[in-house]
Amino acid sequence: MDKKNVSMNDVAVAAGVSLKTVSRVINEPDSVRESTRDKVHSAMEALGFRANFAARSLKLGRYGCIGVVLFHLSGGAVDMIDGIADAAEERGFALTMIKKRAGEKMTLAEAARRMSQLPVDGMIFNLRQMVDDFDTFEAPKDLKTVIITPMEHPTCSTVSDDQEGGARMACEYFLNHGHKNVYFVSGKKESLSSQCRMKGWRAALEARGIEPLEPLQGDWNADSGYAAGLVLADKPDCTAVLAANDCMANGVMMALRDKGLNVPDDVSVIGFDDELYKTIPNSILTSVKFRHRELGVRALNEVVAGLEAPSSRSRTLVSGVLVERSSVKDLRA
Amino acid sequence: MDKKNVSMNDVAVAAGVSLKTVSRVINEPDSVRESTRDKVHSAMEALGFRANFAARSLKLGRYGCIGVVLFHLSGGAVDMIDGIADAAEERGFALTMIKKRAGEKMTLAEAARRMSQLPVDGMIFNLRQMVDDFDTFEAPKDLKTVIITPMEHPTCSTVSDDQEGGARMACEYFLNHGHKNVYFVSGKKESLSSQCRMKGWRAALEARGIEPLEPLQGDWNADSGYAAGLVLADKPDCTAVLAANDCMANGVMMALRDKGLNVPDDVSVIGFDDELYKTIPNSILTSVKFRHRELGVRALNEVVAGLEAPSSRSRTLVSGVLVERSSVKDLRA
DNA sequence: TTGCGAAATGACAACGTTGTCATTTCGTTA
DNA sequence: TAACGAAATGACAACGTTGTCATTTCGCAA
Repeated sequence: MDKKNVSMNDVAVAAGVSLKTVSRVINEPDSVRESTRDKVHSAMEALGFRANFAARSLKLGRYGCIGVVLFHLSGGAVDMIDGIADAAEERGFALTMIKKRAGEKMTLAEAARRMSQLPVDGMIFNLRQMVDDFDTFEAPKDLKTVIITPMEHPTCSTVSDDQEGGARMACEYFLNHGHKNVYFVSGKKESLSSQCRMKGWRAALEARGIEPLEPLQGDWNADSGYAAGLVLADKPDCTAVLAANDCMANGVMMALRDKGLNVPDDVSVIGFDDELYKTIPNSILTSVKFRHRELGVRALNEVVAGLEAPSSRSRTLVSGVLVERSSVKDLRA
Repeated sequence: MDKKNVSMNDVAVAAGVSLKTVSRVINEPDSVRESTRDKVHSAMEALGFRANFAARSLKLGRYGCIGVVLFHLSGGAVDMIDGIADAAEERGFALTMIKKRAGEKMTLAEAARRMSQLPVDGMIFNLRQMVDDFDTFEAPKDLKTVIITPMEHPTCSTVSDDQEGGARMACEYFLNHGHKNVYFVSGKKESLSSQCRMKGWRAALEARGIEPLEPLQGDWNADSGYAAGLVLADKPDCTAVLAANDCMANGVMMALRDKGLNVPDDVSVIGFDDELYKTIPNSILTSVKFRHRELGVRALNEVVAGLEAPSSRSRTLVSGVLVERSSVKDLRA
């Protein structure tokens, strides 16, 4: 009664054929006569045979799995994982996942070493904060490695939202609508997204010879945006505010309203991520939206491409989109 | 120059010891003399040896991986995955993940078959909508299976938030504060969470002999909550609204405000998920919060436990918490 | 030095597949 | 019917580990 796992050999015996024929039924069905194939199939059915992953990969020298290392699990990460998983599914790969534990410190090298003991043909690192060995890290030569991060890496391929470009886009949108300068409310200091968005904001202004105003420090949540909004409401020169995410943008707007100012008539606001409409009815907030899903898809495709034809380092930027609503006033009229 | 992968045999030769000794250095270091161990370690270092997962698992008959099938990837899923991943990490397991593609229809049986060809010792299904073969599905006997779902399953262990209990809790909270009846705004029809929350709401009322009022249909987003709020604002008997999530609750509150009604003075509101504070400054919304992370942890632990000591079916409910703010008025005064 | 038990090491098979190459069977034509 | 080439099948080794059991080496006491 205590059956061990059913092997191809068991199936072969039951079907009255050789081991190799069973193997063929699985891998190259056309090369075996239909009658034989049927016998084998029934035997497999009857015994409940399922191919052994370990033996198969050992022989083939590959796993059909892509490793994913999550250094950080944030909101946008869901969509990214979704993209990775869908793209993997489509190309016949499964995902092998490990995650940095909260509090624990994990370097790229550690992650790579851990991964290389697992069933993976290539790997993706999701890295949204700086890590100690970023610049010195070298990926194992036999494991195509792609890093999802806004930073450029000396040897590995990277994929990223074009956060900087998105911020620039939003900023130029303000300027093109006649605003003379733009205030910026940042996210958490250690977040690379926040840093990049700030960089893009600054770059867009400087490109037009405008001296950027002192940025306000936020922490992604609405309350910090509200605090910033209270400060901004008192600045007579404040006509445009770029907040590093929609929650803070909403905080800013609420503060302005509470101070008797109207958006967009008195002050214009743009946020990031375009998610306010989920929470606020009839949301008017114009927002820069990134295609996180696409990000995941690109990362996975890059890994798989590197598997088939060992490729050199590449850098992929996925552009953002400005979702226009009515929170920006045109001052040129 | 074209080195193949380094095997334990290569290391053995380089270190001048036997294959088995290298194996021992890895698996039972104490059983080998220190001097030998050092030789082997240097050889491993020099050659860049990394143990072959396939061969190892083939021999051991286990993988050290838990499969995760994502049928649906929603907001709360991030935290749940986070919990699963952390718990896995802690117990020395990695995760193998596959995902139902959008549009594709996947049954439990298909998912199980797919998983059983992958490197997994057990598996977790994340199932938040009904699936065709739910009741008839039987898990492979050699693969401990846990389903994360509010439904009870005839043969598999399940883990779930106590959504029904959470809704009951919120409802009773209203009643205990002197409200005579409670309106309900539901989420998407096909969502099991929404169904369970509605069930709990109804149960709590009926338990007190109160005839539940006709529920309002929403779709999780704020706009649908707003629409519901407009309707509710016209009902003179409406003193308490339970919305199936915070976004809709916010929509309801905004509609009430736009109709000149005050929360909580005129109408009290409770939501679910406790996430409004991220988006709304100084949020006053009382909300039922579920511990999604804990959910993941429990699911993983259940699987691992079933690995070590094949256990029978179990049902785990993770209770919710009512996060009290000021959106509920006490009518008893 | 010799002998002894314990500790350390090694030789070899086995895990369940797939690749290589040899063998058998089939369908066709002479 | 015989002969032939193509199609179908089979025998066996190999992938890189770990378990079993035999062998060698070591430390210590006689």
